[in-house]
Amino acid sequence: MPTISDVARHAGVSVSTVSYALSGSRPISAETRERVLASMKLLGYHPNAMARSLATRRSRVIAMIYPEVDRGLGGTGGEFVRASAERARELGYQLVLWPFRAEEARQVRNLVRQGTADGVLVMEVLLDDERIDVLEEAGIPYTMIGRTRDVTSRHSVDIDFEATVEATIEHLVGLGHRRIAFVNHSRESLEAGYGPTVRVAAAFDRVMSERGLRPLARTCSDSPLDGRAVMGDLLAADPHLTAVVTMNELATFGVFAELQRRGLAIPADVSVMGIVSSPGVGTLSNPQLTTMHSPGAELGRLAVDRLLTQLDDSSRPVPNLLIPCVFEPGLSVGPARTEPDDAPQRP
Amino acid sequence: MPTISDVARHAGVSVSTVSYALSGSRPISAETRERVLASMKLLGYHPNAMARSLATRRSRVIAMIYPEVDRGLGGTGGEFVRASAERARELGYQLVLWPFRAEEARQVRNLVRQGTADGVLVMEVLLDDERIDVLEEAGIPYTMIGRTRDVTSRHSVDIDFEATVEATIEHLVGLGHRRIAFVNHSRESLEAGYGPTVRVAAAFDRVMSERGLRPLARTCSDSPLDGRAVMGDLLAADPHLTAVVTMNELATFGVFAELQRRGLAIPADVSVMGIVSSPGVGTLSNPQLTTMHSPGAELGRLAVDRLLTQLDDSSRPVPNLLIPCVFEPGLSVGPARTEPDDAPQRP
DNA sequence: CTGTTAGCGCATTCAA
DNA sequence: TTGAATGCGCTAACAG
Repeated sequence: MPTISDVARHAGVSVSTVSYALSGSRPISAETRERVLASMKLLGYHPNAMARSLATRRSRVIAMIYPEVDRGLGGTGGEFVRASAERARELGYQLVLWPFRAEEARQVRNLVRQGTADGVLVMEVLLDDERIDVLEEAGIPYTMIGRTRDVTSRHSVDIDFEATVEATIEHLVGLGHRRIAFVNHSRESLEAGYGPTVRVAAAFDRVMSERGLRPLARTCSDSPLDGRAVMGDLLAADPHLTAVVTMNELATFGVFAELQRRGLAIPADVSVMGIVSSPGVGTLSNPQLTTMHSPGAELGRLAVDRLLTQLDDSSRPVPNLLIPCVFEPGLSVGPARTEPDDAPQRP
Repeated sequence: MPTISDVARHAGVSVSTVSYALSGSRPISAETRERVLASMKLLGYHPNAMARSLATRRSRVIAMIYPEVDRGLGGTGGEFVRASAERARELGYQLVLWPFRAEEARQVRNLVRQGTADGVLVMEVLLDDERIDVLEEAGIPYTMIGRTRDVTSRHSVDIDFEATVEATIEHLVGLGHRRIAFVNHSRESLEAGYGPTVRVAAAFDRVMSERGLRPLARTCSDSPLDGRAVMGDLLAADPHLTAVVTMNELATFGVFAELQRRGLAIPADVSVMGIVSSPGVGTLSNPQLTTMHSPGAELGRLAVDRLLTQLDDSSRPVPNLLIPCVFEPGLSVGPARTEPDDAPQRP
């Protein structure tokens, strides 16, 4: 591996000239620049990243803390990592993976102190998340995907769950649905304070109540089996429901199975709409699932952009971002069936 | 951020003493070691990774080249990345992501020359893959997940496709199946020389032929829609087939749908077995798919172990590894149905 | 426009 | 058992 001094010697200039020829941060005559560049090419020179980082005190590395790339069947996690890595590379940064869960905040602090990363991306943030406290304390720039409970003065990009739920309910209500049930993620994730679980649960309650509708909701573990059970439970709670919203891809398969087992046609009898789902998952169901899919790749890119903006100018405040899910048409949602029972309940 | 000299000053020793107290590569009196360690704790000292790397000429970083974390719905890619990152961390290494496709071999070379990584992991290797040539040339330790065409003198861990196909066919033949069809990945991936596609196609032909059975195989794009079409095509080619092996998760959904549409019961009329599938994907089908699932996590760990073994001692040769898929029982495979047509064909 | 040089924070050789 | 000094490869003053 040739070093900068090899190049300097070969080109007959000083090391600083070589350095400046590379960075352009000081004028160089066209003639010497050519000579330097030629020598670099000839010797196959590439600046050593470590030495540069040490001198600059900038590693051009961003770390991504991710507890679960392979949660469920989702491409979402992977999609997110992928998009971030790609965007980072476009901007001359590398992405390193730090597989830490919320309990491992101390390890995060240790790594941060090693100075390997200029900034940190955090996936799967909990409402109360020590990792974020650690990053705040350490004074290292970060951007979370997701949000802690208190999001003011915290740096984040996230799915706009409120807008997503509103759009979903509005779509269904527009088709005449009034008895709408919701299948959430597991109770454990709710209790652990997993953002999507908590926020969508709250948004569903609010949006339904505001429209004078009954917010029938259930948590459900991420499995087709439990999806069936929960669907049965929901039908017991309201035999006349006409639509089910699911934020649980694996459970959705069970929801389909249970409806079909009972001879309820989708969407003629019951409409099913998946939200916050990974792109393409809709095509796996029969009939194809209508979804609001997560803007995973977009969030990944935006998170990197946001983080690097902070890095470039830590003084200027950067706004947080909320991106709604995107409607992806399918064949599992249709007009509500009308029957006598559908009339307003008597008091 | 305190530096090593801060610690030295605080402890009243020289920097080298601090350094040796940390590395243990030279005897230190218990007393001073205590003092040094105490100072480190007190100051919150953590050795700067960049400086250490520069001095050591070891970055303790391994790079992972991965073109598609989110191929299909598979957890396999993500699982692999995750397992590797975790294993790397256990061993004191960091994993960086290099999202390069096979065509971008030049970029790989540039990054390698920057010296950021001590070694490289390569996913989704093609039969002819320039990235591997680049790594060989650069003389940097690497391990591929997958194999190039010529695997002698190349470093790899991979799925044992031969063993997987043999186990699969043996299982089916044991249940009386003789007319077995195979649904592969897309023709494009076959032509691009994507390892699993090519190797399983060849293995299926060989294993079937050796048993005197007709190797009826089709490529199929990764979608339920094409899965349906191909299933129809296969039934046209052999109306009496009793088993279908699929290595295409999305297509498998279409295979199910098409069989069901034609009133063919699974597994009473036709057995379906998914191979090289991501763990858990079986539960999404109805009836639950019987699979041979990829040992993704295991491969991820082994790849890291193998790579680090090379790093520690580049002289000693490290053997390549082949890990077969693991049988995961489901409800989609049963005894072959017996009918008159099932007798040997007349000449 | 270009050269010289002092660090960046640590590992390690040479002395003691 | 410990300290002093050199260098890893590069950037960025400082000096011309």
